[in-house]
Amino acid sequence: MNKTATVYDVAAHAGVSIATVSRVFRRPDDVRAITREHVLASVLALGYVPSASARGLAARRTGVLGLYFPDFDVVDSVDDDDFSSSATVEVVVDIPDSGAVRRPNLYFDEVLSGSEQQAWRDGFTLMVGVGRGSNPAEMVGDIAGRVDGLALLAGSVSNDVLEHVSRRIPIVLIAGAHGDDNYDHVAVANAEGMHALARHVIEDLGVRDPVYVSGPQDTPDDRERYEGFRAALIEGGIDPDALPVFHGDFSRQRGREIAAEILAAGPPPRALMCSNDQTALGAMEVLAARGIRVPEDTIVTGFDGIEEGRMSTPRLTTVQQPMARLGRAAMWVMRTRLEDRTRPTITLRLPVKLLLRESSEGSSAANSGAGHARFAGAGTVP
Amino acid sequence: MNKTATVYDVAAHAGVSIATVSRVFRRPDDVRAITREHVLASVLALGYVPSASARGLAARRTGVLGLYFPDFDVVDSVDDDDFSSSATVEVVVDIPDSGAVRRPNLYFDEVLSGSEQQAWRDGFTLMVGVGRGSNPAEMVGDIAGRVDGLALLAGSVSNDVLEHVSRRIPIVLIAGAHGDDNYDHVAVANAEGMHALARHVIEDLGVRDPVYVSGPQDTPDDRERYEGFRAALIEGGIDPDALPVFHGDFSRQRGREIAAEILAAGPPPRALMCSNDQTALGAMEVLAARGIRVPEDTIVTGFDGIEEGRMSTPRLTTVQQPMARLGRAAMWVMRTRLEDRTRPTITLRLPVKLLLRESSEGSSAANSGAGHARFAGAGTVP
DNA sequence: CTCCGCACTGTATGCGCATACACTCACTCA
DNA sequence: TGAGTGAGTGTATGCGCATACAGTGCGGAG
Repeated sequence: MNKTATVYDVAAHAGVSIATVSRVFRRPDDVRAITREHVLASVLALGYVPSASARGLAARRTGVLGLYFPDFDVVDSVDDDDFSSSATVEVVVDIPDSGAVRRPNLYFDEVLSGSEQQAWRDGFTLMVGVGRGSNPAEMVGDIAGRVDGLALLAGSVSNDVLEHVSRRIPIVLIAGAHGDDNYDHVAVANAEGMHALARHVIEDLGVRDPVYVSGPQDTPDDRERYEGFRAALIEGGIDPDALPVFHGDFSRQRGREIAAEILAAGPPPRALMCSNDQTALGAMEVLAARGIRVPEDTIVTGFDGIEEGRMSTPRLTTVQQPMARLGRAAMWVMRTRLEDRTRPTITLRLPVKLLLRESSEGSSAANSGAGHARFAGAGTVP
Repeated sequence: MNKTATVYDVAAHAGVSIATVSRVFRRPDDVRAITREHVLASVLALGYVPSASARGLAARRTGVLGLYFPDFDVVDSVDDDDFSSSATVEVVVDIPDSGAVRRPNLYFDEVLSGSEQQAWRDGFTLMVGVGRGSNPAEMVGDIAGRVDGLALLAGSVSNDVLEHVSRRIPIVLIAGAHGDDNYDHVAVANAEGMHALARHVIEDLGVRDPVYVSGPQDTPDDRERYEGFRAALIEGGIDPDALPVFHGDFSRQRGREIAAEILAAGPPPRALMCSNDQTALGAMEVLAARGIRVPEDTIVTGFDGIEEGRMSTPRLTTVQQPMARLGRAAMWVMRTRLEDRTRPTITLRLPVKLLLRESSEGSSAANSGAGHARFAGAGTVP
């Protein structure tokens, strides 16, 4: 195991030229069967693995797609471990509300999963970067040098950086506001989804004064959802500016805090519409603790469609966004872009699902349908 | 935006040689401040991003670490999308038991998260591969050519493949049985954890005939856990072979099925010890549906420490394994190995936490401790 | 004033592979 | 029998960068 084998070693061992060795990997049909077998035998014998660096350099493409996300939940940051202690078992009597949610950012997990799947299907490998506190520009630049195309969450790096790397490779923005720029975009129908949900609460459930809990102010996702909410209010003849809005940050903890604030200020609202599921779940915890019934006293809704909302009591009415599909779409767009650099900007807007469950309906309604009943309702924001 | 800029372009633009451009990136202190600024200005002007392929080739290292997992839950496999339909909102009345768990494999998510974090901290980028149905050997070989080191789940590819790629780069096996091979290993204390849990059930709770539900037969994790279980029985003077064992597959659905089988065969057992949380949660669903109280009638335990077990009713007693830390450990080992290729094989065994919750204790016991009470118990398998 | 050393920069080369192009042989067909 | 053909293989070169080594110019010491 002295030195790693190269094409030259394999060629010498098999008694052929390096071109033939290369062809065995890249265009096997161009090589006679017997020759190919000889080469492959040498490959096995020498433990040869082609260097992607060399291949990438020669072929002018790496075969890698990149995915970059900023780190929302820095929660998880850990000091240096040395991993040298010997293993044992620690016994903990775990009381009910101990500990925080361990992986708040399953949004990223889902997108990543979809991305990985689609990338590989298209013949690419995936490289991931999650922006730590450190300089995101540095990390994005680093990744940009390694890949044929890069997808990143909108707003995760400055426009300068984006413009810079986009001169080298195509960029796809995930979940951003579409199109006053020249990048390709993939997003979900945030506005339409929240609009449909709000319309349901207002018209079908007859709530004229829903309370809204927003997410981080600077994210396009939050902005779009709120716009959908406002549009539904206006359509229902309600003045949006007359209703209270609480500013959250997509976290569960903030949901708890806001619910407590609301309850401290007066009677529970008829409906609490949260800009994401985590916040809604946090709010539901507090409501339950105060003896307020959901949905009889207060209707609660979320947005995202995370698994926990399906396990909660009551189960959370929400808008399910196709997160894995978002990742797949991003990679698909990238591939499409790589195949034709000149085509006009691509903007995908993936459909969402309004999931009506007990936190808004009462269990009787939810059980009335057999399986997935589809309603006609398809919301559009004017 | 005709052609991507190279060192030559930057050098010409800045009026220096390519060596100076290279140095600005690799060893900035060796370049005079004024010169450096000129170069950086040209970099900005030309949109230059260094090619990792060329750098990797010249430097003989890529700066990338790889992580490969097989795909347990092929559930998610999706046919080709074309993503060309226009967006709307679909409304679904979502009945309680509809749909499967969307992301069963959060084990991978956690490991990935930890890996990414540690890799970046050590100055590496992370490349991920998730084995689809297709040939894992091919994928592993592909990744092996792109990275300086590769961590993969034990048993995910054949020993032949492992041996082949290990001639090029160092390999770290995750969660495998330790060491009759020459690879570095990181794992959690599976046996010790299950041993401690079983001892608790047998000695502290006085159950002499716990029923065990295993996972997939061929995984080292499952094997080690079962060994820990058996060891505790033997220490307690119980004959392991006299007790029934049900064979699961780590899935929730299988947990449901097995619980149904058990109940169909006779009275509920005093304790049901499952080899992972998903299976335990599935079993609890069925027990609840049949009116069997947990833990009064039947104690249920899991293994993993997933978030859902903290949200269930009752909350699940389990052994929490540090999944993210496992990923960090894998990358740490890799870095250590890369720094010294000659050192003896590294084997890490990360400690686990026994979380005693209501599915085994009754709520009074769990509430008695304030915060995290640590017990002395630290199990070791003989 | 000369020589030396230091700080900085340029020149030349190789990293391992893909591929355009040239070449060698059967082999076919006129 | 000769030219033509195509399958298969070899030769030569460049991809973009890092870096060993060789300058270059300057100030200070002798």
